[in-house]
Amino acid sequence: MNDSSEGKGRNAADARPTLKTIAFMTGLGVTTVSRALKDAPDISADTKRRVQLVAKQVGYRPNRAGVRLRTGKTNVISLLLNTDEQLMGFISDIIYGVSRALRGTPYHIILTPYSGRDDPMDAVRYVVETHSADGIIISRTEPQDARVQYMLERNFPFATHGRTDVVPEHPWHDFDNEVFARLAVERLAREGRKRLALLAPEPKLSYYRHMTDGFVNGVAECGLTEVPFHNVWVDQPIDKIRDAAIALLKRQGRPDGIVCGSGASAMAVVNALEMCGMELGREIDVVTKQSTELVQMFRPGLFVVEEDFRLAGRELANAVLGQIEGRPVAELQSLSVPQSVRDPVAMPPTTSRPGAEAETLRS
Amino acid sequence: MNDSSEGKGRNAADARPTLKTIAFMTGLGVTTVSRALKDAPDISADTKRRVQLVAKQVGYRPNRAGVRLRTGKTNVISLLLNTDEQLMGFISDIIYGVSRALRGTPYHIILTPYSGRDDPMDAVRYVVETHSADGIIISRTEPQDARVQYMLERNFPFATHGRTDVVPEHPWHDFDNEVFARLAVERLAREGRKRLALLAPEPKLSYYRHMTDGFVNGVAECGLTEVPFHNVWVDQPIDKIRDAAIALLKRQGRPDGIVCGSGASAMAVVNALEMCGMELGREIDVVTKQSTELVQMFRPGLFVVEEDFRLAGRELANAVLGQIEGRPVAELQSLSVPQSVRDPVAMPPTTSRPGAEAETLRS
DNA sequence: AAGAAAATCTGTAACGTTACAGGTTCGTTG
DNA sequence: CAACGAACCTGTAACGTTACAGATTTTCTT
Repeated sequence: MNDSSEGKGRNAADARPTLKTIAFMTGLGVTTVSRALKDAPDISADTKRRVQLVAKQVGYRPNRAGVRLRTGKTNVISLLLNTDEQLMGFISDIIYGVSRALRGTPYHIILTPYSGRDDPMDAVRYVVETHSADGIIISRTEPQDARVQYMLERNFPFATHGRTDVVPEHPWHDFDNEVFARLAVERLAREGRKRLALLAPEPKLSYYRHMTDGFVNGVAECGLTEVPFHNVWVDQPIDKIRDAAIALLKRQGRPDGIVCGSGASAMAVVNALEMCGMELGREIDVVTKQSTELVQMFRPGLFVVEEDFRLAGRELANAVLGQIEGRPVAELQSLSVPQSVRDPVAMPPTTSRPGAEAETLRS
Repeated sequence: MNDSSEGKGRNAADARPTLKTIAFMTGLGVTTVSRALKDAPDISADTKRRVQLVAKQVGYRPNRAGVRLRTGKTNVISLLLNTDEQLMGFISDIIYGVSRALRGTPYHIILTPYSGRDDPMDAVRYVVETHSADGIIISRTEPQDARVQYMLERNFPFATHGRTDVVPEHPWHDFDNEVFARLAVERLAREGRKRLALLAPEPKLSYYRHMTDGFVNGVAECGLTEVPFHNVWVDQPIDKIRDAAIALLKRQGRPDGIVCGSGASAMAVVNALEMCGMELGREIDVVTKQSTELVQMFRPGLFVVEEDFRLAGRELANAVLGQIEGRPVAELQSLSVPQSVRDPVAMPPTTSRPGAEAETLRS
């Protein structure tokens, strides 16, 4: 045992206990205590039990700075957020999901926000270079995403919300926007609509392709016509979308069905069509994604497909953790496939309507 | 100078530079470099310039774990979030505001989420005990908030979103819900409404008092009648609010004006009144807060008062930082007072309508 | 010119943790 | 009974930083 220890004015009572405190209390060496707490094989079962008991009693918690300095492990997952989109509730749902998945693990969530004006690479570079997290979650994924390439090259654990074409494979979670668009088109066809427009995501993003593919194929297979609506995207400012929608609806050969890639944009579109004197469900139908009840509450006549961002958060968190643990990539990719389009609510809507959930597949 | 240094396989090229790296490059001691970088008075101007130049050149960034271990400073602000409310976009706005205020400082934002089922004290205790942040931002403040008391006792820097009655004073930011409710009532009175109901926050929260005071006083001064609507709160599930509103509207002596304490709840209320066959602006008027354009887009007939959560985030962040720096508490309290009720938008609404902003006062 | 006082710089130790390279004890083997 | 090995424990050093208590040199005082 080392000489005196625990004599330096600071008492066991006041500051938080460290390994040294426990070592002193048990009469063991600091190293032994450290190893006992992590269940190392060269410590006797008896000692382990003793140490763990004392540790629990005094409420020992490893000092994160100590661990981090020594091992480089931060026990932090960084969520990279573009803070100036039209994100509505959906960020908080992802956060909820991530934090749920991280509960019970030693991981913390740290936000690394970047504004749309900055290069998104800067945020990634910052986290990787300063190693301020053990893993990163990014969204707004592009087919050839520079951030993905950067992290792959450096072997830095991450998961993307959305797929990429980058090789080698990496962990991701995605909502199947191709199926969404196809379901939407089929539904509009069944409602007798002929001329459809799609309000798609920003073209550089990965899911632009998915959604437009689903839409275009659906339109072709159902023998319908596409009305071009290409000058505006779902994550643009709400009034810009509305103005573009008004222009669309005033043009010759306006659509009688619109598929909207996000709930907020659907509200803008509906707003626009009402300003043009059209009635939802009469001259025109709109299908959209919804992540909160509010969308359907907005106009009961909307057709909606559920997208669960809390699930996305959970899947993304588990994907990063999985990669940190070194699990094979194939297990860390999941796709959430929407099953159906919810019926518009009748004027007195049922409080909960079952059976319109999405199903999550693992590749 | 110490013997060899920088010889241990790891080269200046590969890993990130530390003080030792710069010490080696400049031929100075590690201590000198450390002091030079923080502009200490006992280092010559010449040396400081030299060291700072080299540090910038090699892209030196202090190792957070090292600093934290040595000084106890984490350079982290923790945002405590109740993750299972009906929070809508407003969380992301606060986050945006906080991260904006923290940009350019060495501070990171870390989220410490807790579910409504947990004791909110646990999250606070965790952060304070493990010292996982230098400051905390909390919301859902109560008049005698146990968390506030706890942090005050321990001298832990924090700011609250909402005021308390706790002494001594502490940093806070708040939206003036009393003025909001009064403005709302006055506006409804001017519209000729007589029987008003208030959809208030949860009674245990601080701003319940503010809002109900403003409402009750306004109703009295304008010579109107209050219709009780006390069994439901703004942050309850959306369908619960709707059901309660339906019950309210089916009762004898139903209100002809409703003041809603949040945008999401106003949507539920409007939904309810439409399900009861009432028309907004005809049999009844609704005033609500809005933090995004979406609320007014929901039904153009809504009267809205703007609440700026991004501003709140900025003010809160600055308040915590101020307390960490030891600035006097009086400077760290701010109240955002709404100026007016926005007019309902005409059917083709103007894209931007000026003059309905809030004004921030410092006490 | 001796001594005092600035002006600069530096080594040591410590924050809490863990990897590593030993120690010690005790039972077993030849 | 010496040698060996298993079982269990421990001290040292290091991660990067900064407080502290000197060192060294230069400049000023008298």
